[in-house]
Amino acid sequence: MTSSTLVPVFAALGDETRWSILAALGEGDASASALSGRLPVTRQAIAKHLSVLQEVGLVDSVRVGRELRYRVIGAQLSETARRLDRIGDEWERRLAAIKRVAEAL
Amino acid sequence: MTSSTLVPVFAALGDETRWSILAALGEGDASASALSGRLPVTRQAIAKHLSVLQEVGLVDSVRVGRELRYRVIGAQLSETARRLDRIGDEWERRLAAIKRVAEAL
DNA sequence: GATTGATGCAACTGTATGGTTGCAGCAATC
DNA sequence: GATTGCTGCAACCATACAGTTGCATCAATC
Repeated sequence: MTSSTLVPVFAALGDETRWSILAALGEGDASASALSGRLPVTRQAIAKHLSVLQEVGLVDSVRVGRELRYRVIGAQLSETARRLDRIGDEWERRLAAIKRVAEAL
Repeated sequence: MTSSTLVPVFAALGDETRWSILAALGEGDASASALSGRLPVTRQAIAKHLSVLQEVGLVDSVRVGRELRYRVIGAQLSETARRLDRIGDEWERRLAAIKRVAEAL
């Protein structure tokens, strides 16, 4: 799980509307229709966003009667943060090494 | 510093080509022209990517003679990771609280 | 000063995508 | 069984954007 490639996750997180959806879901699980009452976009637009969020594992859905209720998966955010942090460290290390070599000349 | 809003940073990180540019820069600082020799895209395309990377503070540039040399700022990645991690924690906490409330019913 | 190799700017193309409207389908309730 | 309200699908529009080509510019070198 959470084995999704990193880049699509970032792409999903690179949209303001998607963040407001995530924020709204942070208040509690909700369906696309419910969300459309709180956000200034159509239910269908929200549904599309939810599907991309779900594809990258940032969101989860459960059928409750005739409605599809979505919920944020906070763990995926944490996982992404961890991976990004490792990459940042890696870069710092490499750049420090390069700097040392450069200064040794 | 590194006070850039989060979303544009994610948008910048949500592109494969940009990651390959970052990866190439990880091998050492380089100019757009130099990078175009190693990547399957035009110098101009790379220049555009570098400008968006620079706008969100992921990359830095120094003029060296007649060339503009770019360098990765690993710290910005780490900072982004930290902020994302905090958000993830926040969500986990809130969701846990909601779950407790729901189970108490 | 001419040449060379780098950047900068502008216009253009194709495609992805955020957003919309409209309608069909389907489950729950009355 | 009719109504109500939510989901799902499809077509469509506008804009953003990754990428290209072409040309101007400008600094370093010969």
